[in-house]
Amino acid sequence: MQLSIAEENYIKAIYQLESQGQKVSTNAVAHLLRTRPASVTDMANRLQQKKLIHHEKYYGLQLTALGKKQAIHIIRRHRLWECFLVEKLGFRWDEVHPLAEELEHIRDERLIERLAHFLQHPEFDPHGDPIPDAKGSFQQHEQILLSQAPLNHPLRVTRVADQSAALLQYLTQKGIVLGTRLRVLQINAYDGSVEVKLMKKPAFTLSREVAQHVYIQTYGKN
Amino acid sequence: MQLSIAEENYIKAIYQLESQGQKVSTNAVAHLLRTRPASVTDMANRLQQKKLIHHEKYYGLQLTALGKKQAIHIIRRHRLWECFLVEKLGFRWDEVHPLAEELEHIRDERLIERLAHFLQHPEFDPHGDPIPDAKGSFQQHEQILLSQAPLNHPLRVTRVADQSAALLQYLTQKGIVLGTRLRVLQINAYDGSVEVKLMKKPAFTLSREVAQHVYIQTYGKN
DNA sequence: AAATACTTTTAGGCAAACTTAAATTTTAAT
DNA sequence: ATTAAAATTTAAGTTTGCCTAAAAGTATTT
Ligand SMILES: [Mn+2]
Ligand SMILES: [Mn+2]
Ligand SMILES: [Mn+2]
Ligand SMILES: [Mn+2]
Repeated sequence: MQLSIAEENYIKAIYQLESQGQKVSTNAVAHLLRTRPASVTDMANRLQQKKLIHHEKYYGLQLTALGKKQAIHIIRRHRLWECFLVEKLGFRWDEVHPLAEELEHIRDERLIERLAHFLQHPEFDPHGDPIPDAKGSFQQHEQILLSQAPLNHPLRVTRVADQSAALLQYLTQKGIVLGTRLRVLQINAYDGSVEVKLMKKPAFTLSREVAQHVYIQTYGKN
Repeated sequence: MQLSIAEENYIKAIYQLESQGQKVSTNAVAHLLRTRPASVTDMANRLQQKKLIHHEKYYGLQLTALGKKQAIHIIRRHRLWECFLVEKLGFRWDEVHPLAEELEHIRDERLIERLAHFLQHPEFDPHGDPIPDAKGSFQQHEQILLSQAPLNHPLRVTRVADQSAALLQYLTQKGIVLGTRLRVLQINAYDGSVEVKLMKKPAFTLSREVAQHVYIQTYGKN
C-alpha cells in the first residue's frame, strides 16, 4: 500500500512528536506541518482507516506498528539523502533539510539501498541523527544534553536536535559543528545558559534554548 | 510560478511530441501519460491559463516560449539524474528512466547545479540524449538512423531514442550499447530490417522497429 | 460548580487532477 | 454530399488535501 507525499509527511511528524515523548495532539501536528488542526483531524481519519495510526477523539494520535515502520523508512531515506547532499554535493549542514524533505518521498527500495551503499552505509546524518538500517533498526548515540553536561570535562559534540538553519548557522559561526571538542565552564543556575570553551578560543556563552538542542559525549582525558 | 508535478509531466510530454515533429493531439498526450483525453483537455485549460501552452480547440496543443523553457529545465533535471543513477549508483541504462521520472520534479536550482558539477557537467545522458545546460541550450549529435545507415561503413552507436526497458535490454543482450562499433551489411528493402555486424561476432538482423530507434555516427576508417 | 479559555471536531467549501458518459466537431469513406 | 468513424470537448462526479467558521468537548480558573 503506497502512501502519498502528504501521508508520509504526517506519519513522519507524528513519529517525531512521539519519539520526543510529547503527546501527539492535533494542534502539535498542525503546527509542525504548518497546516490547520482541522486538516489534521481530516488526515487522521484517513490514516486510521489505513491502519497507520490510532486516533482517540480529543485525546491524540498514536502510530500503529505499521505506521511506525513506515515512519522509520521515511526517516532512513531523509537522512541518507542528507548525507549525500553534504558529502557528495558539498552542501552545508544547515542547507540540506528542506531538500531532503522532498527527496525522502522517492520510494524505491533499490534506489535507497544503492544510495546507502554509495555512501558506505553511514550510521549518522549530518546533524548526528542515527540512520536506520534497511530493516529499520538503529540506535542513538549516548545522549547528554549540553545544558546538563558535566563541568570541566572534555566533551565532543555529537548531535544537534533541531534542523533550523538559523540554529545550525549560529552554531557554525560559534565554531560548533559535529565533532567539535569543548568544555563547559559553568552552567548558570538562573537562566540555564552555558559557558563553553573551545580549544584556542576565548570562552563564550550559549543560551539555554541553544544548549538544549546540542548533544555531547564525554571522552577520557588521556 | 511553481509548477505542480502533474503540470510538469504534461509540459514535458508536449515538448517531447513537438520535438518529434508530431502534432500534439489530445489523444497523443493522453496515450503518452497513460491518462484520458478528457483529462488532457482539462489540464490544457489550466496550462493555457498559465501561459505555458497555446490550445486551439480541436487542433492540438503548442508550447509557448515560456512552456518550452520550463520543459527544457525539466529535461535537464531528468537527464542529469539518469547520469547520476548510472554512473554513481551503478544502475543499468534500462532501469533509470522511471526513477528519473520522479527525481526530475525536485525543483531546486542549487541542487541541480551541484549535481551537474558533481557529474562533471555531462553532455549526454545514458541513452545518448543531450543534456541542456543551465541556460537551456544544447545540441544533438549528428543524427543518422540505423535504419538509414550507409552500408559497409564503420559506425558507432550514439543514441537510443526510446526509454522502454524492453528495447534497451534487447539491445544490450545483442551487444549494442552506447559506443558500440558496428557495420550495416544490408537493409532489407521489403521489411526494412537491418543486418548488422559487430566486431568478432556473427552478423544478425534487427527489425525495422528496433533500427528506427537506434542512432549512429559514421567515423573514418583510419 | 460555573464560567471561561482552549482544543478539537464537524460542517461546508474549494482547487487539482482524475474518471466515465454524452455531446460536439473534425476527418474519412462511401 | 451524406454518412460513418474517430477525435475532442463538455458535463457531471470522485478523491485528496487543504481551508474557514461554527459547534462541541476538555481543561482551567474563580
Ligand atoms: Mn517531506
Ligand atoms: Mn538530519
Ligand atoms: Mn515525471
Ligand atoms: Mn534518457
